[in-house]
Order: sequence, then C-alpha cells, then structure tokens
Amino acid sequence: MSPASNLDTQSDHAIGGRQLELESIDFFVRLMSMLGMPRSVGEIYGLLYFSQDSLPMDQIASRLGISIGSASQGLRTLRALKAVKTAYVAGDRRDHYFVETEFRRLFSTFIKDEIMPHLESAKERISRMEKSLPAGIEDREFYLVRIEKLRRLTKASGRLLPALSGLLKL
Amino acid sequence: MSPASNLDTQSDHAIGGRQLELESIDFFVRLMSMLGMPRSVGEIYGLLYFSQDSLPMDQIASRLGISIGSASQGLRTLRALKAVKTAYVAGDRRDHYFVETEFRRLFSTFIKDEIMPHLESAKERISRMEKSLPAGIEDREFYLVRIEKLRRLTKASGRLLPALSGLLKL
DNA sequence: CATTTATTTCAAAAAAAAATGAAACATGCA
DNA sequence: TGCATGTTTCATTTTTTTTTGAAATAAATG
Repeated sequence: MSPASNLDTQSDHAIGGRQLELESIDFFVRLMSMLGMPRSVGEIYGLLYFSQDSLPMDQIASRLGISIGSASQGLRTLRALKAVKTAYVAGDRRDHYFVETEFRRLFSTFIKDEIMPHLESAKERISRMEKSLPAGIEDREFYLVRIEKLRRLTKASGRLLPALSGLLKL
Repeated sequence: MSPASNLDTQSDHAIGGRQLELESIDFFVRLMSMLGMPRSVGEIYGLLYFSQDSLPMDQIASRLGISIGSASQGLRTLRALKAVKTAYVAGDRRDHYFVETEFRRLFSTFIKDEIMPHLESAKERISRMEKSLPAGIEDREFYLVRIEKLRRLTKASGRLLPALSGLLKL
C-alpha cells in the first residue's frame, strides 16, 4: 500500500502532476520533522509549495486526507512561522493559504521563535549553576571552567544563530 | 514531587553539590532535546559534564535512576556523536565514561552524521521532482522555479552547515 | 437575527518514541 | 574451561506526541 494511498484523488486540476505533489509532500515532511515539526505541518507546506492557487483549509485537509482539526492546528503553526500567508479571494469567505517561499525568512523566524527563547533560559540556568557551587568546595576551579565553557557556548550560539539566515545565500 | 526525586542520593562523593548536578542535567536534557535526542541522552551527558571522575555504566544508570538498557543505548548514541569517551581504569574491567567538552567537535559530528545524510537524499528527491514534471505541462516555468529554489536551499545548507562549527568561536 | 458556513478548541483515541527488564551475548579471570 | 561480571539487544510496557472528531465559537449572509 503506497504511503500516499489516502490522498484525495479528486480535484487534481491545476496541479503539476500527482507525482510531483507527492515528492514535495515527502520532501517537506522530512525537512519539517528535522526541525521537530509534526508530520501534518510538513504535509500542508509540501502540498501548498507546488500549488499555483491558494487553497482553503477544507481543501487542504481533504486533499491530504487529514482531519480539519489537524489542518487548523498545522496552519496555525505555519502562520506563526510566517511560512504561509492568506489571500483574499473574491466571493469566498474562507481563508485561502499560500506558501512563503523565501526560506531565509522562514528560518529566521524559526530561530527567533523556537531557538532563542531556549538560549535565554539557558543563560539563567548557567547563573544558577554558579550560585549553587558550594563555597568551600574542593577543585572549585574545575567546576568554574566547565561553567564558563557553557557560558561561551550560549554566547556564541546567541550571536551565530541569528546571523545564520543572513549567511544563507540562496 | 521534585523532578529529580528518583535520582540516587547515595554515592555523592566527588560531586560539586547535588544542586549543580541537577542544573546540569536539566540544562543538557533541554539542549539535547532541541537536537532531537531522547531525555536519557541529555541526562547522561549532564551527569558526566560535572563529574571529575569517569563513571562506569552501572553507576550512571543508578545515579540517574534509569535502567541499564537506557544507559547502554544512551551511551551508544553519545559515543557515536563522540560526545563521550572511555577511560581505562586499572583493576576494573568496566568501561569508564567521561565527556568530550569541546562542543565545536560535538556539533561537527552531529551535523555530519545527523544532517548531511538527509541533505544528500533531499538532492535525489529534487531530481525526481524534475523528472516527474509532466512534459507538456502548463506553467512549466512556475514549477521549474520552485524546484530550483529547493535546489538552492539544499546547496546552501550543504555548504553552510559543515562550516558552522568552524564559525563557533567558543 | 436566525441560519448557514468556516474555524478553533479540546477531550479522547491512535500512533510514535522512549524506557524497561530479562535473556542473550561477551569478556576477562581463576 | 567454567564461572562471574559487564554489556547489548529486543520484545514488551510506559510515556509522550499527534491526530481525530465533535462541540463550541465566530463570522458572514439572506
């Protein structure tokens, strides 16, 4: 049984071939999962990536064979990442979604929203380590050196990561 | 109930205070989980990070309150990442583990082993997309442009990521 | 303003990932 | 070689994450 057997086979118009669509979904499911995103998020982005028309939520759900709950949740995630945007379509009250294809911007949001907050709390945690170091401890130097290493790691990451998307010359 | 309530409270010698140890475990559990590693891997690294002596597997397991199966599996992962090394201890046939603290090297292995293979298969997938593009398709240009964008993304990532650890000035 | 249509929310179910523990396998030692 | 100690493996259990589906909410339309 093919992995895509539950994809809606109707409404195939305006799609550059089912095979391309499947490859795209596969591609982005893997990419998103590397970034810790659930399958449905990759599926949605993958579907939209090769879609010329923007699509409403219910069509996304039915084409992918996922529930509207998943689609709603997945689209929320993608909106937060600025990975999809909505288009107005005259005479239709549904939101129509299309992808942001500038990966540079996408990663930049991802780093800002998903990584930097962790780095912030890491800094606090390192301060707590220093405080929790008993006063008259043996080999105080050993512990201080290792704590300092962590501080340098977070400092360097905090500088490097936001610069990363800028280096991405696509 | 404290999150660390199942940590072994015996054999507390040679540790710079339980609090420091707990903060360290907490720190690395989060860091590793950002890299998609299971909790146990972070726990082990966190325990070893502030340990002056190298520790055998059974002590790691009992101090963390995890099974030896988990410890074995976690140490295998850490060895593969070159994040821990083993030390010979005279008169003891057990392997004794200690951490590699050069994060630069650690990340470099991580990128090479966990990311680059995916990039490789991504390239193949992009080629397949191009092939699966129907010959006489309308708006061929639209699809080709999007495919090309993916290719540039993988190219740029393939160059940037391996260079990353070099940029990490710690 | 009642009705239809679209979307979100969230408890429950399903699926996926991780941990356990015991058996199998190694390995050093008497 | 046979025993004892240490480690890995892997089927099972537990935990965590994701999806579902139905109810609640919101929002446009006649």
